[in-house]
Amino acid sequence: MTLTQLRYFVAIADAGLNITQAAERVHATQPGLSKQLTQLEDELGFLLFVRRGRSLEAITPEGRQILERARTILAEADNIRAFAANRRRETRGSLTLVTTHTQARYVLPAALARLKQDYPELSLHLKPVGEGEALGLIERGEADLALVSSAGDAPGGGLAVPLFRWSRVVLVPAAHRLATLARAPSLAELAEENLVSYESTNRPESSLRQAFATENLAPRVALTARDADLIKTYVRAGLGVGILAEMALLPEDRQDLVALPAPGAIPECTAYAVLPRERVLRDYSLDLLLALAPQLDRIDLRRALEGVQEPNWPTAPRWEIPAVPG
Amino acid sequence: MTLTQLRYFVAIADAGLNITQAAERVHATQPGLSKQLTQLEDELGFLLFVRRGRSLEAITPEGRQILERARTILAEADNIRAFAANRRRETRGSLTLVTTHTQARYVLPAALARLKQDYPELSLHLKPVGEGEALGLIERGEADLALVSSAGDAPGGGLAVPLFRWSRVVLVPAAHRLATLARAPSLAELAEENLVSYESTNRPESSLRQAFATENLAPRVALTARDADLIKTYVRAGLGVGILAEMALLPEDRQDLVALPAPGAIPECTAYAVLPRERVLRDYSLDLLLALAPQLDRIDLRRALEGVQEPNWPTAPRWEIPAVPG
DNA sequence: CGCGTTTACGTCGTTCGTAACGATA
DNA sequence: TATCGTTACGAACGACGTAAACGCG
Repeated sequence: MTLTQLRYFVAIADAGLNITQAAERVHATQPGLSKQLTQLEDELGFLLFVRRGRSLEAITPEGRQILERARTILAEADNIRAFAANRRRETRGSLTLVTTHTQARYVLPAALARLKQDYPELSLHLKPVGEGEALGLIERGEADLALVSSAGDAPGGGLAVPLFRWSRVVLVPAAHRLATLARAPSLAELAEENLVSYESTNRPESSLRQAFATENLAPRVALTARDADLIKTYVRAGLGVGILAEMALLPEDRQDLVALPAPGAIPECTAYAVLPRERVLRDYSLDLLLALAPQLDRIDLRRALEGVQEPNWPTAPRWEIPAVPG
Repeated sequence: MTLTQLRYFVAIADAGLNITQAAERVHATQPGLSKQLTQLEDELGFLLFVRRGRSLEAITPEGRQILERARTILAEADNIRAFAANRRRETRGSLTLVTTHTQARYVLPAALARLKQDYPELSLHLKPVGEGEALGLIERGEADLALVSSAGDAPGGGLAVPLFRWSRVVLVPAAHRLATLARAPSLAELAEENLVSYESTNRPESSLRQAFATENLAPRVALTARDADLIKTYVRAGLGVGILAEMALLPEDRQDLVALPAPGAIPECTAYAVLPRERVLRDYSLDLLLALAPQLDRIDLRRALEGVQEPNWPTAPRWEIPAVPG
């Protein structure tokens, strides 16, 4: 049993039992994986996969047991490597972020640009996902960091670090009748309009939907999208009134669009970074957090990650437009 | 980084930073370990041990971090191997027991003899320890199974499985004035005597000592030993009245010694097996438990070990002299 | 016939043990 | 001088990649 064998085994399982595809992912040849898999099976004394003919059909029950343990072994090995890489100030590395489109498009660029200055060889991977999926990816260890927002409790699935608070804005074309309102519209007024907002509005637990519900109003959601740019586009096209995160509002948008504050009944959201527990993060991951939320302290972050000290996070400030680096 | 490198690293740390000794333990040559250690250090980018001249002086702080993670990796690898060995009904293996002398000398032989019949190639290791040390060895993963007794709560440090209940007996030479008592002596009567008992009696939390204390009596302990045979020998020599576990009483002892029940105020003890958590035990470990405590169920044991089901152990029966196998 | 796995084979790298050397108390 | 770690070297093993064969849809 070697670490390579376990790595290949897990890769095959993760590639949907396709050895060829798994071989590509681990940068090795297909016969190599095939051989190592057979050797591992020989050593253990039972099959890890059910074969039909020559192709892998399923994981055996025993294989599933081994798979779990192999994952923890490989995760610990990665932890050792990450620890060592931090220790020797290694600047190369990979950072996988899962986040919503708005964060990726409007919040992260400034922070990531700054990060790239300190770590020019860093390879960044953005995984855009819906609100619900991000935490699962963290728990399964497929991502280093999730950026999610919540109007209520801190998200679970990892160590949730509050970064900043943000509000929604109401966005209408300059010619729209609400454009001259010069104040936050009421929920009742919004209920009269066709709304264009995020996909997450469709979920019953959405804080937007709940705000309407408490006043016995039902919002008329004309269009939803994950993508704040799409929302703005459709607002421009006159499909309805946009409700989106304030971060998504660019200065140039104000040329033809008018932004109003959202009704007070729609609660503020907090953006959280969710870090995988029991895992050594590379220094640049923490640097990214510090870039996003200057109120955080690196030492506190490390301590909280190691579980030695129950985190007591500083209150997250309101979002503000980041200073252009350089 | 390979499993071998991690294994060598841990071996060196466990051998007190003596590479030669570590090499013997892992059945390899000293230069081999030396080389692998250097390679691991090269790959990680920092030293795992502090050198003074050519000899290892201490573990570096980084080394300590890696050591912990290496241990979990190796433990999981062992778990995989144990799982596989069980799966293919492997009869070879090793079983390390930590227990008191009385258990090892009077309780275990029958059970181990039965076990050896089913697993002739099993290599058994008995580690005799004082009451307090056993649990630490389990927690550190240096033993597969601990056998300890307690008059009160179940011991911690692992999964405690109640095996059987036992009482102490009072042992006097046939010529002793208590020999004709034909009933349990009172604590007051015992307080008049010189006592010969287990070393654990010296500990203030000893149930024997506490029984005396509740009647405001102080026992006169003339001699303590871990070894029940020693206690019997000194009782024969007239040093005093023996108080020991009923299991330690052999039929032939009654030829020249008289055993009386212990005072009712001295509580019954329960013998527990303490199993390491988060660890796959070989089947023969469970078989040993079943041999010691027939009321147990193998399936329940496995479930409890996997943590899927909160154990609800059957009440432990009283100790009885085991039937001679064969 | 394409896709994917296994088998065969040659090469290269690595590990391991023996032996010699160096340092230390 | 005995003990312990490092360096040197040669042999053997193992891993890996290329190429070809095999099954299956």
